[in-house]
Amino acid sequence: MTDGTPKTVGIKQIAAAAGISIGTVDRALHNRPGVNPKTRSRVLKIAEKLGYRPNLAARSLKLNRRLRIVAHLPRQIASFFDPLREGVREAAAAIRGVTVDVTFRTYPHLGDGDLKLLEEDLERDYDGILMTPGNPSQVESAIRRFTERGTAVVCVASDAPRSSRLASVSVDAAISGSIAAELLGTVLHSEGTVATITGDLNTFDHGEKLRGFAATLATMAPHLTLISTIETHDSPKEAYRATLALLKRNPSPAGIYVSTANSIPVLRALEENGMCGRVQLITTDLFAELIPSIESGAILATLYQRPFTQGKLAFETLCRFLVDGVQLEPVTRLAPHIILRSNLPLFLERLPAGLEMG
Amino acid sequence: MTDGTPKTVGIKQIAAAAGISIGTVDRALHNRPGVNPKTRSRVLKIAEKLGYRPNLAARSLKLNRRLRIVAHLPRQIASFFDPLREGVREAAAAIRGVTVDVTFRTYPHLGDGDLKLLEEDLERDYDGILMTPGNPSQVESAIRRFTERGTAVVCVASDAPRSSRLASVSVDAAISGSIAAELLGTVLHSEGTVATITGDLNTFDHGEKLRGFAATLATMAPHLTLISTIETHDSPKEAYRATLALLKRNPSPAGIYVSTANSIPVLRALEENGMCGRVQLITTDLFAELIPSIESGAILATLYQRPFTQGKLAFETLCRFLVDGVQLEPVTRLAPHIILRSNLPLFLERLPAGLEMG
DNA sequence: TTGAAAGCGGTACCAA
DNA sequence: TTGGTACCGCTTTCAA
Repeated sequence: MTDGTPKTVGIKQIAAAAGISIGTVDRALHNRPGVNPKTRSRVLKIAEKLGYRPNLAARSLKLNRRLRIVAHLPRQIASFFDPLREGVREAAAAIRGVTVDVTFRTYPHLGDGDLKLLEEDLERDYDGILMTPGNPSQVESAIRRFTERGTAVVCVASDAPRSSRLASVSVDAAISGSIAAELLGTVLHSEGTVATITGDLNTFDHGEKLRGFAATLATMAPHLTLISTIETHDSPKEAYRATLALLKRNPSPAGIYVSTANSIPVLRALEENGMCGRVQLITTDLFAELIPSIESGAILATLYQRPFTQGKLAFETLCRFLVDGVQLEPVTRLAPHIILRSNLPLFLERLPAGLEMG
Repeated sequence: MTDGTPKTVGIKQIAAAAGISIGTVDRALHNRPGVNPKTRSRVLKIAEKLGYRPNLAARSLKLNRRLRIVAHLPRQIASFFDPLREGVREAAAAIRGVTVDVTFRTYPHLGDGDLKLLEEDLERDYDGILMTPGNPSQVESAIRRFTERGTAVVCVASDAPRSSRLASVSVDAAISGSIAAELLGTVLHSEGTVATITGDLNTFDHGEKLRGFAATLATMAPHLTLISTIETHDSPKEAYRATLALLKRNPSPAGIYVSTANSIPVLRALEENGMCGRVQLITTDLFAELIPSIESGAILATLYQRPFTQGKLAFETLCRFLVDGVQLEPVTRLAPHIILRSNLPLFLERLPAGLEMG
């Protein structure tokens, strides 16, 4: 029961045990050329026996790697991408033992200026890039050129599945849609109609949500009929008008699923028609203007896409690869949080500044 | 627009700029005694101007800190504490620049053997300890003795709020209860009765869940009446018998909230009475035996307490303090995941081995 | 109050 | 195929 001298084992100890020099030990451990196979296997065995763990601080001091990472993210929608950037920053601050420079590059919208910005940074020789692919087919060639230059690409918030990206982190869109359908199906007991309001069905994410919604509605809520799928192209005005038009055509839908963050105009249109509380509403993401409607019950639930966590995970995945060569899960599909009235308080803390002070 | 030579700034550069030696720079930067105040302020200004960032790899190599951390966790309930340990392991593996030894100490149950084990490790001079406080009042004095010795204590899965622990990570128990009440209130439209089945109301976590449940039921679901609160002390047999007794007293409750992982016997009792699907059931946590009941709809929702994430966060909080002296949020209250049929697939991947292979 | 120098544990280069 | 050694940036000791 005496203490087994948990002394630290380094290449020096291995060298001493093998009666050779540390140079040879290093070569053997790393499969470098020019080592007698017998020596190598002997070294490996001793290292194993002694429980050798390389001192990562020493290694990174010597190698003195300096990782240059750039994050290409849109400015809009700020309530989503600001916390995502925050997550990247926090993960970057927590990194030990490697110096990581993170540069943020911002363009107005998905699909608006992103390609040009990518073009510019192609020359800059970054070690890694985080990006949100807008139009997958256009972005694919850009991604390929980065990876061919040796820049690792991680997609965040949306994916470009057929590209050469190293990994992707996003919320599972199809399941987001499924959850919305299940919730409506569970809450609404009698037959009725439901509608969805989305951005642009060409966007992978939006299409997936609708597919998940429709599929689950069919299986888990056959008493509900999907009557309308409105595309609003992220325009508040369009969303407002479309909602009014919807109510004209169908005076009392039982439920509406808004699958983008563009839900405020929908709420307004419903309110003005006295429909709040009479139609079950499922929205997407969380931002200040949404809070009162959740608290009042006007919104049954909002599906929170956890931008902060997405940013953090994407950065960690990228760094883990660049630093250790470890390739984590290539595809991470986060579960969206279902925010109701009761658990809303837990999510307010991470909202952009000012809110928690009120 | 020329590149601003982003050369690395170290104490050497500062020393050169100030025309002094690196020794003095170090003393100035760290407020060590024996530095001319004028020299110090000059050094600080230069460091600031040059944007000095200490090379953490070099620092930890020199200091050669070896953090010793021990995790005291119960074996039961394995479906919860095994993934929690896994989260600790993963976070430990991701640490760079410091050598961290993690030891796991396991005892049968909360409140069964935990104090004795703590006693033993009090002598061992750990830098930090992760633990799940069972009976808070008993554990408080143990925690105090650890912190007095300079061992940082982080509570995970449950809290000892009045102790001297550095931080705590757990799910928000009161809000878990609230969610259960809100879900039942939303799904059940007509008047009816609901019951809760818990472990032991003396356990902080269990009491909080019930309080949250009752409070939210009163405000958000006044049409539902809480008729019964059963304590099962984590015993399957007791849970089974109590459920049968409940059904005898009240043949058709509208909903039941099981606030611990001890839900399988409840399900069995319900099934044997043909009540599955006729009573809305909310359970806690996720494990293999629960899956079929979620898929079949026998369970409306289960509130997943994210053990893996809890372990990871707790470890990160502890390390961040020990390594950088940074004290993160002292109290982290995680939002439980609401698992329904539709989003269940997303949570199966992290379940203990074997499941994802089927 | 300050300077000079010895390492911490690896990696990589040059010489043998 | 191997040995020897300089060096990464920082902390710390000893000397001035």
